[in-house]
Amino acid sequence: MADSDNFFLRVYVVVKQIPYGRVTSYGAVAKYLGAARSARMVGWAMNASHNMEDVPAHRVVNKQGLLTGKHHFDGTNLMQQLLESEGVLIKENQIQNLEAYFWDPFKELGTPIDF
DNA sequence: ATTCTGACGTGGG
DNA sequence: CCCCACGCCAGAA
Repeated sequence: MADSDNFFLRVYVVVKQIPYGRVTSYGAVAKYLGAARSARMVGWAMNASHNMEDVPAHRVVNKQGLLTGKHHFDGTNLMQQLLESEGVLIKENQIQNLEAYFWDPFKELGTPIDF
């Protein structure tokens, strides 16, 4: 396994920590991992996380609260359905009152992840 | 090897 | 409000 896999694993670990009914952004995760400028890689990691059911990719959205990755899920609005079923209000592919649901790794975890 | 794209974010005009 | 450019890095053609 290459080091890059480690990065992916780190993403998974963080995303797995997202509680039910909460969401976070790619940038926030990337920043927590020390790769603030590699938010795209987080999305890439999500792509690879498709095999892992433990990774709630639907709880990761962009900083606007926009469900940019909904198209990558099964069907067209599965991502939105999953979030709404968790009590997240969504309109026009965008999470409403994002701040209320936002889960910041730094604030919520506040500590490095045990690896 | 080169080029382009992408589930992003920030900054500038 | 809109559009553009840059950084970042992995993968596909």
